[in-house]
Amino acid sequence: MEKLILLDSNSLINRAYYALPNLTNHSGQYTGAIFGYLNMLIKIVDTYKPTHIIATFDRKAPTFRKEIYDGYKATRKPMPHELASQLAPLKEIIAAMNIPIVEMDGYEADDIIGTIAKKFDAQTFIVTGDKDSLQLIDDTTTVLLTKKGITEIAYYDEKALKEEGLVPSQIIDLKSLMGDASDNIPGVAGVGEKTARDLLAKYSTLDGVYEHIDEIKGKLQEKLLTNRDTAYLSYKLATINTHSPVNITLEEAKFDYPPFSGEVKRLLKALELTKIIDRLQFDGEATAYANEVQHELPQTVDIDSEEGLAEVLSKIIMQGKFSFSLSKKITIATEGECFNIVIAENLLGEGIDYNAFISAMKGIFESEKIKKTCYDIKNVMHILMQNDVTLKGAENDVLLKAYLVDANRNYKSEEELFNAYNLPEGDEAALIQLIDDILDKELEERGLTKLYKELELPLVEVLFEMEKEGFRIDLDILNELNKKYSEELDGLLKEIIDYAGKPFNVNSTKQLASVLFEDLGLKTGKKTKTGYSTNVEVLNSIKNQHPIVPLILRQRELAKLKSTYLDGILPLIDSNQKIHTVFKQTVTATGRLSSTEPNLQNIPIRRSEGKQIRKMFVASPNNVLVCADYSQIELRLMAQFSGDETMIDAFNNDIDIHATTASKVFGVPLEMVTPDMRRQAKAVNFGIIYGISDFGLSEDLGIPVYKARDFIAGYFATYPKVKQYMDKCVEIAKQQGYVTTYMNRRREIPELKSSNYNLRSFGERVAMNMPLQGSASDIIKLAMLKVHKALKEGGFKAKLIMQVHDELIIDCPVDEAKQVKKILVECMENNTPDFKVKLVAECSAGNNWLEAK
DNA sequence: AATCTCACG
DNA sequence: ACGTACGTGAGATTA
Repeated sequence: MEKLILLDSNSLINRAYYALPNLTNHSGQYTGAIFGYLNMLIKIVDTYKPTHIIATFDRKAPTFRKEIYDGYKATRKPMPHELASQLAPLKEIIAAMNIPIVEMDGYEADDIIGTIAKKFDAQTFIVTGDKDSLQLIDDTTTVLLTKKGITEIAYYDEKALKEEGLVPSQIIDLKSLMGDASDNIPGVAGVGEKTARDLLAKYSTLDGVYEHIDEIKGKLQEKLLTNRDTAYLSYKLATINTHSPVNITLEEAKFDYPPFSGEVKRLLKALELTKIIDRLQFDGEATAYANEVQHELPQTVDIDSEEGLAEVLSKIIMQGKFSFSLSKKITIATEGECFNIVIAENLLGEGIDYNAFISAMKGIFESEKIKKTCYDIKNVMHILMQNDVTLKGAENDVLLKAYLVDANRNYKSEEELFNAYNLPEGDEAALIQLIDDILDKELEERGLTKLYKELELPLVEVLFEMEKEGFRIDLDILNELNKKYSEELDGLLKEIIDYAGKPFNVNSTKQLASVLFEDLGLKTGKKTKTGYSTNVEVLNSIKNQHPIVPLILRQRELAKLKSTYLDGILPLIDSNQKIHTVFKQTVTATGRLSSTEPNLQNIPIRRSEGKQIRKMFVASPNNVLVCADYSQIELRLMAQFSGDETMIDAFNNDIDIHATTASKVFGVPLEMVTPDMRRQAKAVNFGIIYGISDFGLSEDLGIPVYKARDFIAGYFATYPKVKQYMDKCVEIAKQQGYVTTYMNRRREIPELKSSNYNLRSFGERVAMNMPLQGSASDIIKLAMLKVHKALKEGGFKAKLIMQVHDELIIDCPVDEAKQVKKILVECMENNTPDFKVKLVAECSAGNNWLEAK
């Protein structure tokens, strides 16, 4: 039989609200009650495994009861704003979970619940904090009553109620006698719960009480007689109407188990209810599999002897493929089997010696012919490298595949990936095998197989070698800079504290704000959610007001450089004076790489002091750094994709695009374009790539919004096809839910479906930006494959060591530099044969990263 | 763990 | 009437 959960949402969210502290997210939205409600819902679903769920809400003051008794609920306090503001977002989430919401004008949730409970021939559980509902209990209806706020849930069926000496209908009689302050049901004045229960124990019903009124003595009889009318009125008020006009069918209430659609996750994310997200599993795409396919996993067999291991090896060799995991324990899965390799803790312990395992496996790991499936191949390559093993034949990376399927996800561990795909319990290698099959289908469905096989997978080895090679650091320069900055910072700090009149921590924005804006009374600027901002923009605006401000600006600059780029990098330098960044291939939503430990993609360049830092990034001994970066690649892509001839011509004739834009937008000849006009045009060009808004541009240029709007209009008039292209991007994204890049990389944009204007606008900007940023990263990745191959096949010693989005760096022997430069430029410029617009890479060389740019 | 700030493309 | 530019990672402070 169907199991139906009926949620008395108003009652539950009320309980949750008063049980939990007033949680808010960073934008000030209250979320505590939503959090409590959802937690309770999850708990109920876990415990009762319903097949159907319906949520009911009160819409407004109940008219039917008002007619019969004006005081009904009149004294109930209005819902506090902090709670009321949580109703709409909660309903959104419930709707996104595909749980139908029933609310009707003039009917209380109670009546709706009563009607539904009696209507369907299902096993029904009413979840509420309201004891009234106990009257609805029958052989198919149970009440789950929340206690202590919402932390405990009491189970009431006929039997449980009987233990308290009542049958369901007596709940009404009880209330008509004792009343209910919260619902403003009067009852009989002077009769409380104790007396009411005693009366019902003797006479069963309200009618029974009055039939035997002469048996009742003294004061009580008097009270009952004088309040007879109110008692019967109360009886009417307390009776739940089980015949309201509810239209819902059971079919509509069918509950889809998690993983839920991305929409639910997005809503929760927007509310910052990450704990709830953790408790649910999301992946719209995985749902189909989770619901349709019953996964069968092999039992895992422990392998604790070298003989046993030898058998596993021969299976691997016979089958020519296997999947494995080194994450928690070492597991290996072959066709239909899974093995747990038991590693001995010490030489005398049970199991296989780790080194013996490695040497037994080395040949297999290094065989190109034996195909491997694992999670995060590049990381596994680093681990095996420490054991002198070079992983080959690794063709299936479930992390990488999952990233291509949904770049909005950010899996941090094997476990997270398994959870997202709702897999059964099992050992890692077997799960990896299973998920790889699922992912292959998903890639195929989306036309992503080529992107995986021809770009992302081969890139893994290139990135591995770049990381392994590393970037040389000149320790003398680092130490020299560190000393210089330390000394200057010491002096600055003394002066700053002198001006402030008291010692304080300059790095603390809170303390700094209090010194600047309270003690010194300087003009405040922008606010953050915790107080007044002290960022560069604000400080610059007040730097002439007090001599302390320029000192703080200088202190900020140096402290940043020292902590992040000197102190931060120093401990990461190895014995060869090299640092080895880790490229993340599965993080960004657009397809770009990111760089960590250290991040070498944000080494200073824009300002003169920061530039000095670049001098410590040097070529290896006897080498130079060969650098090349794409010139305006994203704008060139915009010209290509939009087909705007004016812009394509400008690029193909090597014309300064920002100056050209300025000339056209301002309507002056090219030679009349002033540096300031060019600067503004440049800002517009950038803005366009980001999915422009008049406000954003006005902020960036420091001009009024209406002027920014004029600029944008002028821009689109100059390049009409650009406007068409941008509109088309948004339209396509809205229609299909995602956008794609040159290599068919895909980004889903669920924000476009949001009812929230800001989120929707964000989605639109993403739809405009992703094809450009994402295609640019496709193209430089193609170039990286080509460069890597060309250097290897050409027998060069030069090594690709760095990528910074539109820039590649090669650590190159001096005598190879001339050839390598040519190869690098050639590989970067010529991998889009179908383009009308030409791509240009500018190349130079030098002993350090500053010189080479 | 969240927030602010700031470094890059 | 709303509040925004796109994509990242890291250090320091604070709660």
